[in-house]
Amino acid sequence: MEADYSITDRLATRLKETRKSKGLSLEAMAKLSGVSRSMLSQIERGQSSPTVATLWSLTQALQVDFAGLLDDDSGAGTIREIMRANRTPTIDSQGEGCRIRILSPPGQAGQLEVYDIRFTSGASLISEPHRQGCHEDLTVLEGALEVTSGDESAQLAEGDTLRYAADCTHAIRAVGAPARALLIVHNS
Amino acid sequence: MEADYSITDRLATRLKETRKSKGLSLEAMAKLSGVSRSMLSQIERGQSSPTVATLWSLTQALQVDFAGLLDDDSGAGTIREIMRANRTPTIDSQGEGCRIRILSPPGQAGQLEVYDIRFTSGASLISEPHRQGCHEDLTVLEGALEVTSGDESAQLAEGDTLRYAADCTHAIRAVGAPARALLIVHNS
DNA sequence: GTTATCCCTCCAATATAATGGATTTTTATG
DNA sequence: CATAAAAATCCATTATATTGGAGGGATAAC
Repeated sequence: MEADYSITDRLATRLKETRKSKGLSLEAMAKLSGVSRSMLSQIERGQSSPTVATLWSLTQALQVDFAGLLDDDSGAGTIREIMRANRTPTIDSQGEGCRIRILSPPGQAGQLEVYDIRFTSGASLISEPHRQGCHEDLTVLEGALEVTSGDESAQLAEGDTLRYAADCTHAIRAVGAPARALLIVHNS
Repeated sequence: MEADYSITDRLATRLKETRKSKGLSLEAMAKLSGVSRSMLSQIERGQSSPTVATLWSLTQALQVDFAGLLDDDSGAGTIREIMRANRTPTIDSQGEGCRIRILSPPGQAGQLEVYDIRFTSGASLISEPHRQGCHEDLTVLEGALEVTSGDESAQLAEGDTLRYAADCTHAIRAVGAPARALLIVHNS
């Protein structure tokens, strides 16, 4: 049922590599993770496709995240993409004085989105709630901003960073002068 | 064998959310992913811990990566953290004329790290290979930079963005004038 | 060569993930 | 309220993940 270069095989290689790199034996790792030696052996030989529960145990024991064990790394090439300034997707104004440049690649939309936003003096950007669990990280590059998330708000000066929930209505406002900020949206 | 708020439960919630957000029924998703309705139902109810093989099918069908389905995002409050400019962790110079401000929260280290880097004229930042599968997104905020990853290199002007592998030796250099850049490191 | 230790693989037994079809629950329509 | 359609869950069967212990090299000490 599985194809040529299955996820199981990838995981097998990855796991073995990671374990070896930490100088662990199967037995040592078994104790550490609570997964039996036999199972570990099978997984490393590509003969078993572990459940998320056991996979979770492994990531905990090895101190890596899922991506580290599972994600595709076939892009072994080095430079992957260059996006020139004049080609960078731009949203020019959501009503008022905001210019938003989208720095993250389209393929990542929904996971992680990165924006470079410029506000004219007094401009504001109001957003509807995004998906449940979504949050944003905002860093002020120039000027000063006021951020409101739900019923809380905060004043930010140049260089400040704020993390806040974005699964509720939220707004960003340039208080007095023009401003520029870096916005990172997780799980939108 | 699993604790109260297990990975299985997290996945259950995540999966259901994601599926609903795409307006798919269990049947529709079953066809799309090749996983049976029954199984999907069990997973969404937290009664089953899917194997990586089936999990892989799900991520393919839903167009998300593993982190999207599995990683922890708990925390429902609104404003979570404010990091003032003068409190922002800073690495002052890795030998030569680089000032690095760490914008991402420590809890995310390894997953996603965000840096604001300032280079004096001619300065450079050379990095050893990070973890397998690691890559970086670099956006030039001011000035111009030259990036080398493995045996390739690229010239970047203000506003340009570059994505490149960071699981090999890589370097960033300010060519003529002082420069400033935003660096996002995935899976370091 | 023998003994001992460590590390991994093989094997039989058990637990559980995965499936297809039947059943119930929900949603929509008259 | 009655009915139909769709969607989600339950159930029995099959496939497979997981385990503990037995077996088979390696390597080192004597």
